[in-house]
Amino acid sequence: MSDPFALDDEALPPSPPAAGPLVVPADAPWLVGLNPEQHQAVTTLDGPLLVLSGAGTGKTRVLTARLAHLLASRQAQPWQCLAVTFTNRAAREMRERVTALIGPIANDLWLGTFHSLCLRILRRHAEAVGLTREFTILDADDQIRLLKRVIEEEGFDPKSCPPPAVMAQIQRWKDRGLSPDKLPPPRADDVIAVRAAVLYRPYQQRLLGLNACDFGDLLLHVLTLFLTDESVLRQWQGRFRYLLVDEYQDTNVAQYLWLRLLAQAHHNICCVGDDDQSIYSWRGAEIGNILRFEQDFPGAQLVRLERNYRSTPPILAAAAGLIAHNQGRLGKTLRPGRPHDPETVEPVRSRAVWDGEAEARMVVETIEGWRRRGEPLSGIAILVRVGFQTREFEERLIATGVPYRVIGGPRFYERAEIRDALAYLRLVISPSDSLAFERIINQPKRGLGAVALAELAGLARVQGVPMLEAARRAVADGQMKPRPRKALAAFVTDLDHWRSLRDDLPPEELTATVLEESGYIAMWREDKAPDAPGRVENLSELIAAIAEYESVASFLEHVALVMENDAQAEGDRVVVMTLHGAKGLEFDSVFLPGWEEDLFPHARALEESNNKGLEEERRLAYVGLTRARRRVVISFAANRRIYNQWRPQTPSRFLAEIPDREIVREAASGLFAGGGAVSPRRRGAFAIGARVSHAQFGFGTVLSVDGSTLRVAFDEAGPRTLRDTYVTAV
DNA sequence: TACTCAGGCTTTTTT
DNA sequence: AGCCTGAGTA
Repeated sequence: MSDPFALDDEALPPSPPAAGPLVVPADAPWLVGLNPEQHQAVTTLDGPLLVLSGAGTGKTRVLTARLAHLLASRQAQPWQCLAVTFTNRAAREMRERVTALIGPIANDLWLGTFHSLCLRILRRHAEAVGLTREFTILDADDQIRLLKRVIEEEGFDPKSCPPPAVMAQIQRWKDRGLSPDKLPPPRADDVIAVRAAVLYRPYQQRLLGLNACDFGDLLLHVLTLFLTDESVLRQWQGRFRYLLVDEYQDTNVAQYLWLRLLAQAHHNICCVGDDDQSIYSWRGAEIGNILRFEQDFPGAQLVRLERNYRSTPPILAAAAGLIAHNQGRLGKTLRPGRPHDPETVEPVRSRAVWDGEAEARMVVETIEGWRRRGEPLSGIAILVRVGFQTREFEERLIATGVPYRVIGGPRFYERAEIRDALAYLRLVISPSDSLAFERIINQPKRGLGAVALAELAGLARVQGVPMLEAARRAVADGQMKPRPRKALAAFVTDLDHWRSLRDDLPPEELTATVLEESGYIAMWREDKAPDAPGRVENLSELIAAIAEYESVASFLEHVALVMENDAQAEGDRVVVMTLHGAKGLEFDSVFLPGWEEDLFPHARALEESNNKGLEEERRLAYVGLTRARRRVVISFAANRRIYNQWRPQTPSRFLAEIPDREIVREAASGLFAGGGAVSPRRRGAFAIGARVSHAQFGFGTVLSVDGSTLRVAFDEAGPRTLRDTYVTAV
């Protein structure tokens, strides 16, 4: 029987004989060495299954073994299996490992991130949602620019209506599967939401006009399609007989609905996750999805993986002690899955330091000590809460000559020169991409500034055509002033020329040609700025990267989906990255700096109601601790400079939550009264009428107190609303 | 049209 | 402190 839902444009591999399931021998390579729980998770193929997989319990191994088992037992053809991950890295790793187990048949699995799989589906039904097959995907930057334009067109002031905040709101709606027509009326007191509700529909319309969608749309469009066109839904439901979901605790409502719809026909859905590692609620993730699994999928089986093969007993105990402070967990206790030599096991340590600089010095000196003893640097990670913390470590590592790598900094595809180059390519591929047009029309300078652009935009709007087409018509009809018209004419001719080369040149040559002939690369070669040579280099790197792809179009698609930094640290280097970035990774030794109130847990998280934010911060701390195989060094500073302002810091409450017998507290005397076990500073201690001072606004009087938010009448600056941490009592 | 300067705002985490 | 934006000027 061949795949009854085969889509015309996909060649399917030959089908197996219609025989029943094959019996997989007990010594199949993917089954050997599994512990009983892992074995159960791998071989329970039918019906809903939730695998609660703690940190370091062999989750990836189970996932890959399960896929191998599924295919080897002929329960399903590879194209009938949908395996979803959150990161491209996880998808790649899974595919490689399954291929290693059962061979190239794994290539036919539907395996990828939610976004890449949705894109694949959406390409086939683009017309149904008002796009053409060649629609483009906007990145975060383009989204904001487009939204800003919509805000202006709708008559709002971008200052009182900040595009990033509105974008975040729209994104959150998309995360919840809410298209403009499903939007419930927003709360009247939520100013941003009220504005966003007005702007959402025109924003979506502008996207369609550009034949584009944003990241969230990939899911939302497919979801809408499934809900409105039953035949399409049935087609995909029927196709995917087995669903496998990684990091289920991080799914948002839209993803959950999507999975539910797809699982409806066959009910074979296996979700793997760990409620204690849910750290993406700010991105719309719903921890409730995993907590509710057994209700959502009746008859669900549950397997707990609790044997940890990664960390030493003290690290596990410290992590367990910490996470026990969270409410509403599914409950799970990690225990060592292998023996540890008590002689060599090291305790978790915490160290107090004077300030951020001293912290960096302490960390790097410790690293140098290990290095002298011959330990590899590649097993060492510095995991920070927020990006700006990396700077001090970077400086210290440079000063001491310790090789390092910062992961997650400014990303390659987000650099201005790369985005410009990509905009050129986008315009060559899709002439209707007006955002790309606007980005590069005067880059390099062609004498087409704001004035000419505004005129052109007006023409485009009136005629209802993309900017490039408007330019073409303006040239032909002799509109606009002679000078900009000439410049436009040359530009349009160039573009036509490049487009004509599109099918004849390999992608990297086409790219090189465009960047040379447009004068774009020359612009940077002639630039005297100190960073200009680096930019030229980046452009060469881009051209080299494109050589790996079949076409410029497929490269652009890759870039749109792979916004993550997949470059792992190569060579023997210390890794510096955020805690979020570290999820799923492991290291011999882990430094956890900045364990101070308001930094970790972060002040913004503490503003959330019902301890939700705090609990997520605690899970983040848990993730950090459980990255380590053998050593954890936590640190906190007495003073830290934030926004160029020195602030006395208080040790994180999380330090006090790690049981005393699991941690050695190495406090420098005199910095803190209690050497790190100090209880957090009391908040909201300002009384109405109290006098306070602020670094910028000067002196003032407290008008009202709402939790940690104060309303203060400043003597000079007038009334302001701000967080209590920014003022001091006088 | 392009450049310079002042002022405001930022920074939580990212597919 | 730095970055971006908008206003003002060559």
